[in-house]
Amino acid sequence: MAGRITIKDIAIALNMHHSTVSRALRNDKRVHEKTRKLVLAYAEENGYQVNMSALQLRGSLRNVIAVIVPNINHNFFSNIISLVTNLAEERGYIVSIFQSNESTVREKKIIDTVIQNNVAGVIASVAMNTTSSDHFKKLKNFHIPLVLFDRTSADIKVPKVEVNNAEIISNAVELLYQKGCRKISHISGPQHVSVFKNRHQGYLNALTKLGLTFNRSVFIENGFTTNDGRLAVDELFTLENGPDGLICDSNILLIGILLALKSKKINIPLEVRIVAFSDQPFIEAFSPGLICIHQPEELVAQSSFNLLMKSIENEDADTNDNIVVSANIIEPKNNE
Amino acid sequence: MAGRITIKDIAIALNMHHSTVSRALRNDKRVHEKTRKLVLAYAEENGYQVNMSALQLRGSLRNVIAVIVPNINHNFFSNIISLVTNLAEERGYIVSIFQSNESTVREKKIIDTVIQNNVAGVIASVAMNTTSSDHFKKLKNFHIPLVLFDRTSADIKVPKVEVNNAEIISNAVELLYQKGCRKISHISGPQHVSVFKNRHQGYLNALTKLGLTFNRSVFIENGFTTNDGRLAVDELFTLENGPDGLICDSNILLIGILLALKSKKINIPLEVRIVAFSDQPFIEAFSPGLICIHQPEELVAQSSFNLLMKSIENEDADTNDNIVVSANIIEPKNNE
DNA sequence: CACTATATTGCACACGTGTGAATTTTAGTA
DNA sequence: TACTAAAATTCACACGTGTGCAATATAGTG
Repeated sequence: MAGRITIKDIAIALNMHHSTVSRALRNDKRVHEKTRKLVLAYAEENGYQVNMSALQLRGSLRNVIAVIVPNINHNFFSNIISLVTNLAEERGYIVSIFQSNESTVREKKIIDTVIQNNVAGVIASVAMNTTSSDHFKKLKNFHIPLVLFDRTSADIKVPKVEVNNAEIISNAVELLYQKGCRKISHISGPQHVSVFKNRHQGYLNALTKLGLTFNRSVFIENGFTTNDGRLAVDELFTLENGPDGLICDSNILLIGILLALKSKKINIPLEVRIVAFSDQPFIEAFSPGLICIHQPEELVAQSSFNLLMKSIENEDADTNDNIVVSANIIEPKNNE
Repeated sequence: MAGRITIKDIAIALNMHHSTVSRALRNDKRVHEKTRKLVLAYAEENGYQVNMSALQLRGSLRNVIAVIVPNINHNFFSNIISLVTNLAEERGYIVSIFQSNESTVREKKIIDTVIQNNVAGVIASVAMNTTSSDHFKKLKNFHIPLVLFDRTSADIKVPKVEVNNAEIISNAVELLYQKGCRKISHISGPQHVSVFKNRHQGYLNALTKLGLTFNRSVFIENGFTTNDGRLAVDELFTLENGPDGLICDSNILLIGILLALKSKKINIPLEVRIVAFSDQPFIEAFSPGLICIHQPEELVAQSSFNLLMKSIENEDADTNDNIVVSANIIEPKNNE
């Protein structure tokens, strides 16, 4: 009734050895049907629950998957965590989440923690701060499989899942061009971060292809805020010839941008067309004239999880797996 | 280099007993300064990491806090998880998250899992499906402290953190009244769920107080969808006298509601004023004329965590702690 | 040197579980 | 009944760690 009941307790109560109890609970054929039922009944009756710590210590089981993200409080990441959690639970895994808060120091501590807790595997998206991935390499020494998604790192050989960032931004620029834009700006993040680097590369590629020379960009360096969005608009639109097309990599910035444009009375999409990411349900539905890039979160989650399972089941699995999933562009339906 | 190094490995390498190594690592005064440094150096050199499973098995440590929510993919909950995770990490705890997906069956399985994993404590918000809280009571048998937040349960005595739902909705109704609304509707959820019940009670209280008789409500029963929002509008506005005030408990429904009103060309706020919850950054910023209720997520997270810590540190802590945090109403600044 | 006090280390066990090997019990056959 | 094969159970140990207690080494004192 009170406290935790163990197989030893059951053994004593039923006057048998705990190893018999253990086998009975695991449905080993070597235990008599009668005693098996006896044990199961007693266990059920007294609410026996196996002690995972003991199992893990014995090495017979590792049932925790760690997910490390820069910030849970971000729709893209929370969606992925939600999806991964469901997949993991189906397979009997528990998900422990960790947020680096974009800090490498924190990321290192997290790595130590997951090693100490002997997790079965790690799915991670790296912090903006992070430039070296040495701490991630540590996991290999402890035979803990790692899969990187979204924000990956070039200098570590592990399975990765990425969005076709360069391509989709390139397509977005072309779409803006088709709609008449000739002065297209890109508001992005730190260029040492894979995601932002690739997107900007796609942006530049498209400009070259289209023969455009207007290529004003703003790179926000530390932690995106709404106000950064406002400042970016100030920077881009004070000049006599502001952009007529704008691609924004962050939705937090976007809020500031939209507010700033509103107060400057710059019309969307007549005076400037905007491309944003649709990781918030409201954007698609209500921002009139906004062109949205939808990232396939389900695919990212599913692929990351599958790759991790593959690595867990076979330690020598191909570490060069690099899955690229395709985003797609959603044009506004309503008032155009 | 390869695999996991244990204190026994260190002991053998340094030709001493593993208990000495153990003490050295824990800075026990009973070990010679020289050997202590020797051990620490070797441990550092070879990347020793303590095995938490062993610690947990010994009973000397429990470092995992479980957070159970209906759905991570929901700003209110992901915000709280994010906040709780930060608080927990500061105190050396790991957070494992579980989502019931609004299913009691799943919730029961989750409870078993957290018991098996011998977590230090549980912070939970109950699934919509759930009517009996027997499975939560199970935790008590295993001396695992539980704190409920937001969606609580009346028939279990544990510390709880709730938002002043009745009061804030009552205030919202009064505000609508002041602004001229006389036909106010409430779109809510299942009435066996504490949150929705309290909100509706607050709604009814205000109507009574104000002497209003128009009290048309819609209760969405299972899993809110955008389309449910559309249907609710159809139901409320087909009649010749539709509401001139609308309080909506769910932002997923809200999307459908706003879209439906738009297609019906019903103007907000001229023809109908809407009160929503501001758990998405975009709502406050861009839905013109929307009155927003802001829930103090930081306070909910902080209070829940504090109550859990209190219960962990003192098993006989007051289980009647019932913290009620106050939401506040944000009126639109712009076009009114 | 001898004796005691103290500092340092080693020993043995416990936590809960699972498993190979040894042992006991049961069933089967002559 | 006596012997053998098979079935069922027990034994002993391992996983990694920490801790009370015993054992040893060192230092201090006369």
